[in-house]
Amino acid sequence: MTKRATIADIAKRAALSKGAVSYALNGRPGVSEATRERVLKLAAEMGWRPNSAARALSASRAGALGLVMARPASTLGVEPFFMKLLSGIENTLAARSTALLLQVVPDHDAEVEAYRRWWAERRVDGIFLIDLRIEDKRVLVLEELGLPAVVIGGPGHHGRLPAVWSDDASAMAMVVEYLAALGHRRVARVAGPARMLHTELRTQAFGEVAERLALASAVTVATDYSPEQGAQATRRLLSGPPRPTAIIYDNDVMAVAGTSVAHEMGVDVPRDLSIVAWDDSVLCEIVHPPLTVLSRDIMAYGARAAERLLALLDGDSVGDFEDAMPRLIARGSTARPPA
Amino acid sequence: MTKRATIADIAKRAALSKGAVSYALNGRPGVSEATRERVLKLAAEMGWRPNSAARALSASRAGALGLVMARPASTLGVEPFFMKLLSGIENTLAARSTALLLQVVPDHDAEVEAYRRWWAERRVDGIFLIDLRIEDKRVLVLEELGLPAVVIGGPGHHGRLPAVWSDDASAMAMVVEYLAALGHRRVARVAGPARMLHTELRTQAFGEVAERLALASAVTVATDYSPEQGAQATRRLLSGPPRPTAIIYDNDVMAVAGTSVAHEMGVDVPRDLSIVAWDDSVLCEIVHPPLTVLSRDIMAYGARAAERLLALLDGDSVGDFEDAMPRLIARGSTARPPA
DNA sequence: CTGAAAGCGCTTACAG
DNA sequence: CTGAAAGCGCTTACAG
Repeated sequence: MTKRATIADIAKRAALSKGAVSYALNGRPGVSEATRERVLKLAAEMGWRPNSAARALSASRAGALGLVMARPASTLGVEPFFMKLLSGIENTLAARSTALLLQVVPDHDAEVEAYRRWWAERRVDGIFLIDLRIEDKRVLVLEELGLPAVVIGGPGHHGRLPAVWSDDASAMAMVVEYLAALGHRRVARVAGPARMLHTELRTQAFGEVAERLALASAVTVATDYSPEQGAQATRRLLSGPPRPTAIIYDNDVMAVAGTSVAHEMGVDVPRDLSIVAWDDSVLCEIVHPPLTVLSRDIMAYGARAAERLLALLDGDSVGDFEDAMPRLIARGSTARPPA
Repeated sequence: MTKRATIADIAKRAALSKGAVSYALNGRPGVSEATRERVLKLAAEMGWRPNSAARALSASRAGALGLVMARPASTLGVEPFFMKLLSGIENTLAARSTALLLQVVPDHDAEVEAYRRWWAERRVDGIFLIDLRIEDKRVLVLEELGLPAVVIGGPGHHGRLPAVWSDDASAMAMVVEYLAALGHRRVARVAGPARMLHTELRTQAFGEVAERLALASAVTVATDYSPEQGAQATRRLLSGPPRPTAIIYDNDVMAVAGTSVAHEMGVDVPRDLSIVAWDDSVLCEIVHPPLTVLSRDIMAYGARAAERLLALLDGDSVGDFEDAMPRLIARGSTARPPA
């Protein structure tokens, strides 16, 4: 077990006070340039790194941010979305020597409890809030605790907390317009849980654009995002009437499940049915046929959120940030509807 | 912003010294039962929770464990395995008020660096080591640092670190014997990266059982676990000769990709080709046909690892632990080979 | 059974 | 520009 160097060790070797060493190490005024360089060199030699607890205690900052995932075990891990988001967040934090605390809980009550605990224990300096709902009590709790947070989702419904969001309404319009241009008149949608804000925004946009384009039918079926429910919804829709000629899925795994159901029911994709998946993933590329998708750079999305939360902690005033529009990538699962 | 209560606040309200309050709060001798109860009640009333930094600093323990995922961004998040494992670990830790630090890095060098940093900063008390390799320098680094760790993987090649493992060799034998019993003589395998220990163990077992059963052919193709490479390997295998009548995939997403390739090539599953996936996930249930799988309780696997790392930190002597054998769940993707 | 004190390793005003 | 000291909120021997 190697020994860890402390600031006192450096001070002794440098024949300085601990305070001077601290100033040198933190790039603050109070020491000469020559002294600073000597101290930095020594610290590097001795492999010194600040004791995170000591620094946290004296500076009143944890050097860590928290993210809680409230999802039932059944859907957890099936969507590539989260790991990509985590990965994007994490990369940005690591570059700034900030740790990420992760907690997995069954529901919002447990999530709120986790926030209260982290706050009381001073475990984290800030929070990434995901899966925003329309009436989201978590927002109120974070505001009440005064725990800095960045919401990943929106726009709207996130109180005074800054958000990083992506324009789901416009993206939805883009997809439906594309399908209508191909000639589709009966379009269905297999959505996520109705209580999620972005589900609601997409549903609203879906209805609006369907009306604007005077589609013959535009049904939305809510699910829990799981492939099972995605499959079930697809079976129901394909059993019509009105049987849709195109279905938009709110995530990749349900689209894959839907493709499989079409196959099982002898419905050819894309000849008899067009399929569009929201959020691309390798899964969408490897199924047969490869799926037409709405693609976003999710790692970059996470990175943006991380940057903004760090800025918030630095005292910068941080407003909402709109991420780039998703791109529509047409692959093999969309075509003109049967005549 | 609510105010956080400290031990000094409690001491004042209880007219006691801070030391006495600490003893009472931590269930240590040195205070009367009556005093202890009074203190506990007060602490609960005031919403007191120990400041994690202060406790970490004085007790020399971080109250946190770390897990680093070293995977290229391309495969990250596609396998449900990790989120399930994380979820199992996390649940166990949360119950013991221990935090989980997560870091995502591109390779083992960066992973080792993360360990050194965490160690130097006293960020974590222990590590979960995943994706064990045959010559794994990470094991040596952790031993050298004296950082307690539990290896998730094995058996063997984990030095003096205790491991939680699952018997891949026996599971492989079980699968091949099942396929042979159905009548298959040409069995192939789409494996993970060769440098991973469990890949090697499975490959070895695959070869041995193939020889024992005198199979006509038993080819293994290495991949990076990604659906793309799974698809590519399947195309190659089905282009034969010898064209296999059954393929075993080392993970679920490659099996799904393989099923899709079979479809694309006009190879009927299971009539012309049987498919078995290692590790079940909802994905395997929803493709058409649903896949025969080797199923494990991955959340429980993670929970076991967490329990053992906590025990290790408590000073218990912790040995290796063999998890339950995977179960073979026969669904629609396996059948007798064509005559 | 209880109190006063030192210490964990930093940061940060405050004198010199 | 530098040093001595207090303080962050706990834990833990050590006296009484």
